[in-house]
Amino acid sequence: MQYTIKQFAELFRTTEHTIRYYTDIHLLPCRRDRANRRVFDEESVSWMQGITCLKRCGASIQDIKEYCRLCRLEESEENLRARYRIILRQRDQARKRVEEAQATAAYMDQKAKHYEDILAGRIPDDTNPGNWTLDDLSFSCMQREDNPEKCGYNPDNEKE
Amino acid sequence: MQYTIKQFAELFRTTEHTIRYYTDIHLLPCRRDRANRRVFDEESVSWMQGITCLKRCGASIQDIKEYCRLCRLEESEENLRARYRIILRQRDQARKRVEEAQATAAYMDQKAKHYEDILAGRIPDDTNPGNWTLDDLSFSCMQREDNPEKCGYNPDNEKE
DNA sequence: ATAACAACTTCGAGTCACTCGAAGTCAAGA
DNA sequence: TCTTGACTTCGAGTGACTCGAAGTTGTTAT
Repeated sequence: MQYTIKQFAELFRTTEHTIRYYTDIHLLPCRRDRANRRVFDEESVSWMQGITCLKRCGASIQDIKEYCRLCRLEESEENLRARYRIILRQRDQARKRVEEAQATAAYMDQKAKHYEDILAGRIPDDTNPGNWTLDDLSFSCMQREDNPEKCGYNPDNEKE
Repeated sequence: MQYTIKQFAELFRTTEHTIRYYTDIHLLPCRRDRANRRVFDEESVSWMQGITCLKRCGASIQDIKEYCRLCRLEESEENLRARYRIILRQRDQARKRVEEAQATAAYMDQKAKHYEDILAGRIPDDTNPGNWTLDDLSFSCMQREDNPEKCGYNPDNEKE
């Protein structure tokens, strides 16, 4: 299976611009045809999957380039250990992201429930951790104590 | 409990620069003391938690500002429904992030196992989905077909 | 009284990873 | 022949910070 740049970009729900950028910075290797057009195949797909995965772990492009560089070198034990270390580090990042995302989703669930309660006319449960003060702040409470004119937040003052 | 900007920044593991930025763009409200210094309290903490949570959902600063704007307006039913819609949308984003992070972590686990197998001298399992071609590519395979000189990836050519 | 400190201000530049558009070239297919 | 689609280079823009510097002001410690 061969892909044009357009097809390949679509496959990864990104733009031709981005794919060109990746090939230009030698993140994603690609062959060219006689007309100098980029040609992508199943191998490119694997590379792109790897890149995407590392990105989702939170790796920077520099990190990924470093990993790719090691992959291109001879497969010494030291090299393999270095790659393994990178993978472990990124895996830990990924795990942290799972936890963070779960906590965030839970928080948002509570928050949604809070609104459902209000909209249904039920008294919202104040022990509900989704009950951010955010909702209940009119900002007026931000204007007490020292120098009320100058200090408080005044929505009418807003620029832009 | 009152916080100086320094303490507040530390509490959220960020910098004074960022906190000033947030207050300047009216994302995070704050009072000032007689000496015009920013003063943060438990309410600020709640706001910041809300902001952080929405950020983790993937909301842009504009999205968050819009939500904050609605929170400052009168609490009509339409307003509450608008806020609720925002929360639902962000909750769905958060859920997507959980799934994505889980898939990524699983992938990285496989990947780590792959390296453990190689390093332990076991033959790596090729059906292992963590077995990206990434590892096994020497890039030489990128040089066949049409115009091998010009087209293939050549590590020695690398700039920088 | 003076020095040190911590916060403030404004300014402007830098970063990362794209993202976009434009202008012009080139080769293949209908 | 002409349209299409890919190519190139260029340069600017975006979002959300991030950093440093220079200069000011107000509060504390000695």
